[in-house]
Amino acid sequence: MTATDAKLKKAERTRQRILDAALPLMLDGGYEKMTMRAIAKEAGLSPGAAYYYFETKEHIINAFYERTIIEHEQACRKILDEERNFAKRLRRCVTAQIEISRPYHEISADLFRVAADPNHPLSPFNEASRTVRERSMAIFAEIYRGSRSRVPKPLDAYLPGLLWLYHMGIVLFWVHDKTENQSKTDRFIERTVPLVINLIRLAKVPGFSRALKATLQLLDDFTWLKLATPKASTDKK
Amino acid sequence: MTATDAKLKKAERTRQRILDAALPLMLDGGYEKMTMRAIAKEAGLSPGAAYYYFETKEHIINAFYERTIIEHEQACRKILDEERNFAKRLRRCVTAQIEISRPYHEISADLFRVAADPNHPLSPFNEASRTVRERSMAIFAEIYRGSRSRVPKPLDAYLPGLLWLYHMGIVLFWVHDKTENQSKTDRFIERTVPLVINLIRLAKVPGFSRALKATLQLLDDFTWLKLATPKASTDKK
DNA sequence: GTCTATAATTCGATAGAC
DNA sequence: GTCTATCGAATTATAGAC
Repeated sequence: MTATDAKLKKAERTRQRILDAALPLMLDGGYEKMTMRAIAKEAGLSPGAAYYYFETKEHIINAFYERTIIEHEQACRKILDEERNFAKRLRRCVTAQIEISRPYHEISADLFRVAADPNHPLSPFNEASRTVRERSMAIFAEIYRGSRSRVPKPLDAYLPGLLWLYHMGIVLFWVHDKTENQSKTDRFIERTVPLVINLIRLAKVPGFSRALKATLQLLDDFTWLKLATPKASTDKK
Repeated sequence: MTATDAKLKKAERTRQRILDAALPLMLDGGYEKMTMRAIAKEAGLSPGAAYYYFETKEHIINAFYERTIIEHEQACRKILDEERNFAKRLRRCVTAQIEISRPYHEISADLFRVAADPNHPLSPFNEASRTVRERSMAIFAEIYRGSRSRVPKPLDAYLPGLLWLYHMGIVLFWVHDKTENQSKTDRFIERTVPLVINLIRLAKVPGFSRALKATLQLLDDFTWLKLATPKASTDKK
């Protein structure tokens, strides 16, 4: 291990320490209570040092978000390994995200606020966050590809993006869900998954192929909806 | 005119002066540059006094938003007076909102950010902003009611909310539209209005009535989507 | 060069005098 | 209603330690 490696390791540990210090503060009193001063104090360093690791307070929020993406990815890998039915894969993966996020529901509005600003470098619809977004979108591509279902050719290419969008809709609903333990969201998923399945079935009816193409054409305006075609595997594991 | 009235008038003038001072600052350098200090200086009063008129900086943003709602209302009144065709009414009213907002496109992200926080008192989906929201939603009720078109009974009650939601979708698209003069949004409207019309037609097909009802049932979870039934006219003009 | 701490700046918001 | 302090918190600048 080189000296640089050792330092990276230490830096990464410090980074995690900051995040670990920040989360309880956030859960306690929300975004306002989670001050950089308090975080730094809790993590045992100075505010200035904390800024060395996170450009702004919002970058800390973003790190929380990335953590849940990774957790979701792992949860989905398990699900997709043992389930082949498309509807069930979809329902369980969407539910998994909600389960993972449940402890953070109270603070989700703050996470969401950052996401909503289209000019914000940390917005999930932004070019800058492409990597994270595609990682999440890839899960939804896999939900379909690994299932037994097949959709008409023109829809095929758009499906991952559309499923991801559906998933974002669920999250949006969940963020707004003020019911005890967000029980409405669970019901919402139960009801909308069959709806999605039916819509896909509808796409197979030959009479709708014209309308389908017109609709899909609209989606071309959303660049962030397209999953970059995976290059030949030059990436390392 | 009583003394109180005179004071109200003066207070209102001061309020407007603050807003008029704030907007150029905002257009110039965005939300950050528009500091309460700068606004106050420009409007010729102290920061403390400015806070007398606007609880927070975000309340100033909200006032901008309300201004455009009122402008949109007036624009739509004209349109709805001279046009009876449903599709055209819809397209022109939706377009009107975009036209009115065009000068503010650069700062729209900041307006939107406030809207996105579900716990924020100023969010358009919040109970607190019901009045403003319903005012806007009432326009969409009128687009339908004053037209020659009629939809199946179950859909009828939900249509205003759904049209308003469609309108919010357009705005969302527009906020994200980085093209010159937001030309993509114009195209988006041209393409989606027929889509909406077709969806409504689809709702009339007897075979879909079951699916329609299941879909509409979902909407009951969105309390903000319902337009309060207008009370007997106790409100004054 | 890679971190960390301290000091200075800026800005939103508030308290209390007039 | 309006002003004059001030506070507290996010950043930023800078200088120094490893």
